[in-house]
Amino acid sequence: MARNIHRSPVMADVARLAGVSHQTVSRVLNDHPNVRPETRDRVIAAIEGLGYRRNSTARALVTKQTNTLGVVAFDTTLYGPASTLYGIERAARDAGYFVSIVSLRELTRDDLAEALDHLGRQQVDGLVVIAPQSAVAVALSQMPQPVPVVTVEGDADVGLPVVNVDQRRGGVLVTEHLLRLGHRTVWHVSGPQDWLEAEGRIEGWRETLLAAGAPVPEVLTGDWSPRSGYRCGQRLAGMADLTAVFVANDQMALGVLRALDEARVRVPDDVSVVGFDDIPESEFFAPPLTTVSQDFSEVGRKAIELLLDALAEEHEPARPPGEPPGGPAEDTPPPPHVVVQPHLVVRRSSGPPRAA
Amino acid sequence: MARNIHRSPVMADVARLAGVSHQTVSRVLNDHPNVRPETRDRVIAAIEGLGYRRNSTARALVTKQTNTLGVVAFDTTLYGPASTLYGIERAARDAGYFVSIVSLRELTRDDLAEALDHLGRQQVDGLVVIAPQSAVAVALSQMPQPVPVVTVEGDADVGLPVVNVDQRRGGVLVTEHLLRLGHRTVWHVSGPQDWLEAEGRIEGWRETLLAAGAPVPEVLTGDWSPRSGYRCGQRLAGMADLTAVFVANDQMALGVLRALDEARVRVPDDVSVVGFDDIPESEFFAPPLTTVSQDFSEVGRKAIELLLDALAEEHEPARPPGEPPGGPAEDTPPPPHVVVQPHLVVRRSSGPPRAA
DNA sequence: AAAGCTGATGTGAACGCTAACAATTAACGC
DNA sequence: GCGTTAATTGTTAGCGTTCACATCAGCTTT
Repeated sequence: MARNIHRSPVMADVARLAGVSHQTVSRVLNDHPNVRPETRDRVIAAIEGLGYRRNSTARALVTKQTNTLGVVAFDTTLYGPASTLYGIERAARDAGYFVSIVSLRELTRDDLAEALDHLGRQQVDGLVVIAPQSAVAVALSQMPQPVPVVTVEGDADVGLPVVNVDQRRGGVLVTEHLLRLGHRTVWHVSGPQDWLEAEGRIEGWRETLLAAGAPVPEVLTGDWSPRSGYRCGQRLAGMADLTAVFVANDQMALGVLRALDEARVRVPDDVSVVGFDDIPESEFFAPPLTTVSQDFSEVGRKAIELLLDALAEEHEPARPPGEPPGGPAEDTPPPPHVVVQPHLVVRRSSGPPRAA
Repeated sequence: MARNIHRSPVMADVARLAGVSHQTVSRVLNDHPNVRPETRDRVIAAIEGLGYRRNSTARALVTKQTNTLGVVAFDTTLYGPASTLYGIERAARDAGYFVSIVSLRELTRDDLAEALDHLGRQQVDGLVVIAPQSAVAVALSQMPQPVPVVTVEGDADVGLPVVNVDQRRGGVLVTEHLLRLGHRTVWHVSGPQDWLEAEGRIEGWRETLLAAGAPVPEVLTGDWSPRSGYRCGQRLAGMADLTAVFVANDQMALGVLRALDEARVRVPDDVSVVGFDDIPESEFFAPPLTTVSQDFSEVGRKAIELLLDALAEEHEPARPPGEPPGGPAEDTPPPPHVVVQPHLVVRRSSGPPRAA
């Protein structure tokens, strides 16, 4: 009686069919040299005949590599994180890795610790953490890291490899654009101040104003949501000398546009509005939004690139021979920091001030 | 010399420290009964003392369960899929599962096959496939399924468990809303016709019009993007008798609003516009958009619920005793089909027609 | 022609865990 | 008091790979 009819084939089955040992099958599978072509063909035929697929669990047990990368993300319903995640997933899969994801409910130390614990249980080979708050990056750096970690939009000063978009530069681009159009100064609706992205955009904006000798207005702070933008917009609508606003993301910019519209302030005739992110919708706002475009997929790709580098380094330590391990403190190179440049997309929401 | 200083502890280490056998450690870890409380405490102390963590790979090898669920998604940069994914991830993690994700580049049979192959290699215990096109659902149903599968937004007639939002009902809600406001008929900008969601919304819309004896205008077809909505909006702006439009998603609705605005058609005074999805932005469109809200997280949760049920069933087949396995064709229950109800969110983009 | 090498293959152990069974002890009933 | 049973623990054997090493032919080398 063939009672094993439903058991999926293992290496030994393939070996038997091909008339070789299981080890030879393993050699074929792992592209070892020193297998006679004829034997190789026979093994491959047996593999295909049986529909054999290597058991990755058993393999992981002995190689101690799961071929899985963990990704810790936050609020993946937003366009930016979602795009970054997509870029990461794609690059990782192209490199032959599985991607295990954990979305943080909240950007807290506990949630982060839980996420790392979860992925740790799964024995991921490496980790990408989207850490947009300085506190998160710091917390991360203080946790034990049994595997290589790359952060995205994280804090470069925290001692971990980082990939991020040059937020400061984005702020500069926007502010210069508006000043060049003839505006005396530019107001700013920022994201939450503990977010690194918000901070960078503020910096770029402030520096540019200062460099131009323009007055630096008080910063209005939102929380990235359209609603918070709307509230800030209502406050802005009451300002007499307002001619230009830089809003830290497109969603809030939408809220600002709405508030200005309700207050009968015309954009761009009365006030210029510039956003940040270039979400697919922003081209169709009323009016189409001038904004800053970030290549999120590129960020994801770079993050995986860095992680794979770290993984490779882990396996060939490349320690200079004769150097006793753990000996004199070699000057280890600083962790890599990849910066992706954003660019300005000019649309109709920005123009010269009315009474120039 | 302690040469193993960096080797992470295994069960045997814990056993040695606690003065028991490794099997007893295993029993403690798996909450087996019949372990003396005192022994249990000693083991737990040893585990904590050593910082021991069970090796999930070794465990998976023997239990043949990876505790990982695979998710196949498409275009996760969109709000809907991203939210669904989030719901899935959250529910799966709460249930103690890891989540491995694959985003399809394209909605093709080949891409799907590759994704399933990828996840198959990883030996996932179960699969959630977001299959918004009928063709995808069909292709999926024809592929070998070594593990339980649940589809989301898939085709209920294809023989696989499904969780979806009642799109038809959504179309009905919108159309009834507009007719009740006094519109003679309602135009429709649909999604791509091979998408099940697009189809369901069209159906609900058409049925409602027919039931009310209202004329059924030609359907304009978009591709979910704001740009396609804009193009359709331009065409609509030229229609003389237009008073109401149902747009199949909020992004396209934004495009329609933009086109109407450019054509000096006022919303809702001249034309009412209703969307679908209730993305966070839609409340701040000009004007705020009446739309249909779908509980994507609920969809994700339900999908995992179904999958876990299937997984549990797999292990306790619950076959009536005396019934020979593979014997007479028992009338297997139809695959479960969970439907989540959407609801209408009325905002300012819809109102009574001008010349009522 | 003996020794040495190289290429091709096989054998046994190990990875760290759980399942099945065996063994030991304590408790119980008549 | 002794078999019977239940509770607790240990022993052994895998799970399906890869790694380290052994083997064995067929060549070269001197």
